[in-house]
Amino acid sequence: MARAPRTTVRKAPTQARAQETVETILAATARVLARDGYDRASTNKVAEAAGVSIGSLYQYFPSKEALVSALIERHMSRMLQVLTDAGAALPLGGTVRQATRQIIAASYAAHRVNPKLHRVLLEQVPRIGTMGSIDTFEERTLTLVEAFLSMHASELRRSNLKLAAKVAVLAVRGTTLYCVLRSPELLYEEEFIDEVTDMIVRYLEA
Amino acid sequence: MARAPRTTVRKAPTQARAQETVETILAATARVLARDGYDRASTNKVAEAAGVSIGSLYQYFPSKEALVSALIERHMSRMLQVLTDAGAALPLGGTVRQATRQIIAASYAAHRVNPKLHRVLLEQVPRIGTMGSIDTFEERTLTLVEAFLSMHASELRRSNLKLAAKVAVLAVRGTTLYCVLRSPELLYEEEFIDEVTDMIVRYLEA
DNA sequence: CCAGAATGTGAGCTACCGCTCGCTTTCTGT
DNA sequence: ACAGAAAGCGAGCGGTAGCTCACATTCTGG
Repeated sequence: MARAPRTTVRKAPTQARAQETVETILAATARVLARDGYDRASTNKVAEAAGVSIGSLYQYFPSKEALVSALIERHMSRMLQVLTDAGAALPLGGTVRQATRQIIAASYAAHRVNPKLHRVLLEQVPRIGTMGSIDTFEERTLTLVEAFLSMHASELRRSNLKLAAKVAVLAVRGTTLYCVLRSPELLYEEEFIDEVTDMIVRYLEA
Repeated sequence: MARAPRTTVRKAPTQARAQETVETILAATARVLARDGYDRASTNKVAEAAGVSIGSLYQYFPSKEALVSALIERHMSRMLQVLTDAGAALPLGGTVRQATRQIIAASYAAHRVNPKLHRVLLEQVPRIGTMGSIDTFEERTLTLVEAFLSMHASELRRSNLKLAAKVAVLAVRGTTLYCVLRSPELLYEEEFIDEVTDMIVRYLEA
């Protein structure tokens, strides 16, 4: 009588139709999350907002957490892509100031990927199991900066470059966080980025 | 037949016994929040963890939100107190560096009020109606810094002091946030505070 | 064209949620 | 000592949450 514990393997969508459904569901998730907050957002509401049956939702996402998790994952991977691209485009020859500004600008660019969603995720979504993607973003940034600093070690006044990298990254992060939460238009202000760059350069440069 | 809409005025606890009950409930709220996260934390669980009946809980807190809200409010007002005290103790005669260091140290001190709880609130609690207390903390900090900067305007190289104050505050905030979320012991490291101070002073000073 | 796989549906189950209320126990002032 | 106020109790109500499953519909390859 004991029933086998129902493997419940969610299918990866193969047909275009299914891909669209998944997209629609994720978009609706973002909307409902923004409207109702995490704990008032129910999977039924999401399905309804997506114009999709609740069964379809559970065909692709095994739980509410998985659903939100997928949204986060997708968003963070897009941000990471922007950061990585900009990092790869770093010219090797410029001054420390130029390069610093470019790295900071890259971080700002990454935060320009759907800042509204980013804000909702920060404000409404309690830390969930798989928030690893956020850590990945932070670690990647730190790695990038550390590499950059050790390349220009001779031009810098800091001895403990790891510490300097961390402090610099955290300081910039403080500003991007504020932008996302309170003042998204600041993400586009070149002057603001200049100001932040100036602070970091003065901190680092000999 | 229509019943008057039940005023449901929660009594303020007057007896010592009741005060203790309220304390116990708030402490239990923090524990359950840490253990289960916001949406899995139920008022029933909180009551059970507090060793108090669910009825008693609702005698003092009219809703789950109010409960969590009270916890936040209390925590933030304690942090604010620490900040304010330290701000009031600012010596008028010192160097910019000394004063800056003191303000930053004050912010760190404020974050040393129960950083574990602070982390839980940041990570687990989605933004709730009355999160005003957090804004109050930020605004107070900014006001303090702005006042400080305009007092020492002649010794600084910035022309736009409001902007400088904001950037400086956000940068420091980035570091405290990291400490609270990932590395609480850093809140006690004088060297780390020195490093951050150095960054800010170099940014501000002529 | 059609068989079977992929996709989509939604009524409805269980479980637990936030919360109330009639009651008992403890405290306080006189 | 005792009356009334304050504090504490917990079974249980109405509701909704997350999620399943038996079924209908659409797509795809041969």
